[in-house]
Amino acid sequence: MTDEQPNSDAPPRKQSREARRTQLIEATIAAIAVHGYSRITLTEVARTAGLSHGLVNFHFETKEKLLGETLIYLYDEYRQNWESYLAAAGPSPAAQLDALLRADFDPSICTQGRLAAWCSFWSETQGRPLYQERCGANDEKYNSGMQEIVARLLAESSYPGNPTLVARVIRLTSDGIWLDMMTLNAPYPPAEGLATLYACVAAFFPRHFGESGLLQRMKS
Amino acid sequence: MTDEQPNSDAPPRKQSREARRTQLIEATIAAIAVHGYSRITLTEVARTAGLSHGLVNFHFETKEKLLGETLIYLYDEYRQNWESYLAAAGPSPAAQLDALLRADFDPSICTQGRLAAWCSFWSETQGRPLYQERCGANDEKYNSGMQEIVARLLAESSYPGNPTLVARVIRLTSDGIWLDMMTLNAPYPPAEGLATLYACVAAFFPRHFGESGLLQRMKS
Amino acid sequence: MTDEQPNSDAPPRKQSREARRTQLIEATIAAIAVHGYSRITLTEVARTAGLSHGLVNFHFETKEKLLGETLIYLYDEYRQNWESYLAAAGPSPAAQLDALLRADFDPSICTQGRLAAWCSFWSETQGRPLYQERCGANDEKYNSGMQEIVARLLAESSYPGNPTLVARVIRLTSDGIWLDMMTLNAPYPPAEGLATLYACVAAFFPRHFGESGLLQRMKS
Amino acid sequence: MTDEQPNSDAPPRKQSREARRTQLIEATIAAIAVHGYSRITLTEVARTAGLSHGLVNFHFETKEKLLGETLIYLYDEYRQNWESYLAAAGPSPAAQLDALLRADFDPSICTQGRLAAWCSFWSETQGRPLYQERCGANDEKYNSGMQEIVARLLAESSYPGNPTLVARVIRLTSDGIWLDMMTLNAPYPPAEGLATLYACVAAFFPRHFGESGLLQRMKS
DNA sequence: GATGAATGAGCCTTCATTCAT
DNA sequence: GATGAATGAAGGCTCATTCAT
Repeated sequence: MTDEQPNSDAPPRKQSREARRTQLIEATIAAIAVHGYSRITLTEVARTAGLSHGLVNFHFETKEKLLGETLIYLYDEYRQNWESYLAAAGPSPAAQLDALLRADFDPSICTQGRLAAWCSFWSETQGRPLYQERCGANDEKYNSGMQEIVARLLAESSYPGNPTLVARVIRLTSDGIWLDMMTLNAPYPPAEGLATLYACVAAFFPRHFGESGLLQRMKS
Repeated sequence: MTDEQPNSDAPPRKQSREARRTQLIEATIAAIAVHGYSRITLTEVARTAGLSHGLVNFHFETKEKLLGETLIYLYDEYRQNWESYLAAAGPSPAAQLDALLRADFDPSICTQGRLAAWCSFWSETQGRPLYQERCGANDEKYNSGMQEIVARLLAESSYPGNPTLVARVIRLTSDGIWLDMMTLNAPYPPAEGLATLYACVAAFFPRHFGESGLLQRMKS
Repeated sequence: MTDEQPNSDAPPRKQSREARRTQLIEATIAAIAVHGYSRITLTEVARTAGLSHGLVNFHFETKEKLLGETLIYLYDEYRQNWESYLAAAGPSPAAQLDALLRADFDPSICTQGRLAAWCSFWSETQGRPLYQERCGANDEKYNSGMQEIVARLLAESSYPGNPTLVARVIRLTSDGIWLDMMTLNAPYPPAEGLATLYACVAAFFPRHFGESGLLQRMKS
Repeated sequence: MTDEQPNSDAPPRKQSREARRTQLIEATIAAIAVHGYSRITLTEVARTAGLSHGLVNFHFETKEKLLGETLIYLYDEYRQNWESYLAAAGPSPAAQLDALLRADFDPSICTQGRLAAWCSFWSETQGRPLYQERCGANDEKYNSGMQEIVARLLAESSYPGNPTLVARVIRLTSDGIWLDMMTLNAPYPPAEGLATLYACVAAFFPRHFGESGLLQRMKS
């Protein structure tokens, strides 16, 4: 993940501050993926990063701060992903909704390890100040964006649904599929996850979506 | 929960084995609701129960066994609730689905403390052997029951959906609402949760459900 | 070990004080044989005896007293054994020494379980006040008896040994064989133990002992 | 044991890994000498070493590993002692046997504290996997060495003894004297212990040994 | 007499944090 | 910057002892 100085065999004695922090955060994510949020230790993180125990505290002062910054890091990555999907989607609400749905299944996000870390983090952090403080605003942004798209789509459709409730159902289904993929003993493949999600939106917007995705129409 | 001698102010020195175990399990649930699954300590459980530390180990031997039995206790309570709802629903698939949906919002289940404990337990236990061992079979039963009801309902409807996917969307929405009620900073009231759930099923079965619930038809 | 009242299937509700104490002491010996002196618990003793936990304290007040009385019990058994051997030996010092040697290999003493308990007890108790207080005097008696016999035997022999040292060598060899039988991975059989002991005394008293035991002489 | 900076009164905050481990092992030996093997606690060991509780686990991970390494340490010390005695003894079997006997009474080994620790360790560890695993092979080496020397000596003598039994008697006597010195209320001095040992071997090899030791012969 | 629930002290172990080098 | 030894608080567990029934 980091490639640097000429002297390559020994661990680089000096690293830019940011590179070290990123290295430690990535190690934290990896450790969470393996052991779960509440079981990781600083020793484990340091060993995963191939660094010394004390360095963790040097860079992050406390364990809680490390975890907090890891959460932000993970969350930013997530947000940037759906924002870029959204930006690429154009003005059509159907295309925008489709973009949001597909964003969560992007290969860079929907990785084994990433997923494990993210879900573990999410489930053990939800409802605690740490999470609300840092991700509450982002969630809000995601949710209101989703809701606005849904409202526009409902206006286009004949479906007489409440935008708040419909947007919520879509969000819950999307989140739930991620949880399923992590917690089920024999999880279904991502493709089936996406199909499930489309089954949900197709029920609300049958003119725009089918179980296999966004319907391509001649004239919109 | 305890009924005994006139000298009532002091905690009774002796209790039947079962009563004490139940008392400790209830204290465990309360402690989980407050601190979360991975943060509770035996000391905390004992203090919540107003008993000594050693007594917990006397009755449950290890912390893990205590948590395991608590999980079973909680899960049995949950299962008995939806089973009795289902039993009262009669043969119609729409009524049966409605029963399953309303079951999760029964006042005896959908309590502040109960909800907190259950969600914390559920989210931190899912995917671990402990959970699969004890609740996997029950979950299976719930899911297959749900799926069968949905299949019958789809057959009655004109809706061309995949029963597996549709049943999954409904389950994820239902579970997600519980999580919302626990983890959101400003959660919506249970009534709105139920409305959300009906918004979901109404999308799939508009002839049977509306956003306010099961549609009463002339002739069934 | 004890068989009593008419009502035979239920554990006899009332036992004579002494019978209960003996029952508990025997259970203690058995538990020590299995787990070792420093690992036994009162719960284990009670379970071995088939009695309730609290009864142990009722009869012995503290664990230490139970162990102390068990030591006395075991020691008395041991002492009575060699005393009866000695009494049966007649006046000849060679026969008396032979009696002392054979006494330790009497089947009633040299049992698997007895041996285990005795050695475990002995090795973890030696040098502590508990042991010296209760068994010191007996040991003294045994040792001085042995020494006196050896002295008479040396007087009969041409061997110019110091009775104290010779008696000590015999005692150490005898004790050591017991330890060997307990601690060796592949211990030799009791018969070889006895042969070893005779090899020892034969070295000191070749006219009286051979490696197979006391030499029977025409005229003594 | 530690030699360092001018600021000498405070315990040095940092020590080389090996030095600390040795310091903790020595503290363990001291604690065993005082309290006995099965009674020591890590707290006691730490206090004896003047260090904190947690440091013990930092260096040895578990109590059992600490005891295991202490056993090895003690045993190596013991083995090196008799091996160096043996190496200095020359080829004569009588001199070699004499070396083995005297080795156990070397002042560096036969110390008050050392003796106490060793005997406590030995008597409570014998027959347990821990001991057999680590010292079984060494014991074997010692015993077979002793037996071979005895066999050669018997060949030289007119004494018709079984080498296995004779070597065993000598070993038991030697071990027993150590136990005596530890467990007796009024133990005899080491010199008398050695005399006892010589009384034993003199009985088997009167031409080579007297009660005061190896007989110096004109021509060998 | 007898039972077993209840208590609490003490142990081993883990681990975030500190700090000398 | 970086290391890893050192500390100490806290948790789970064991178990002798007490005591209501």
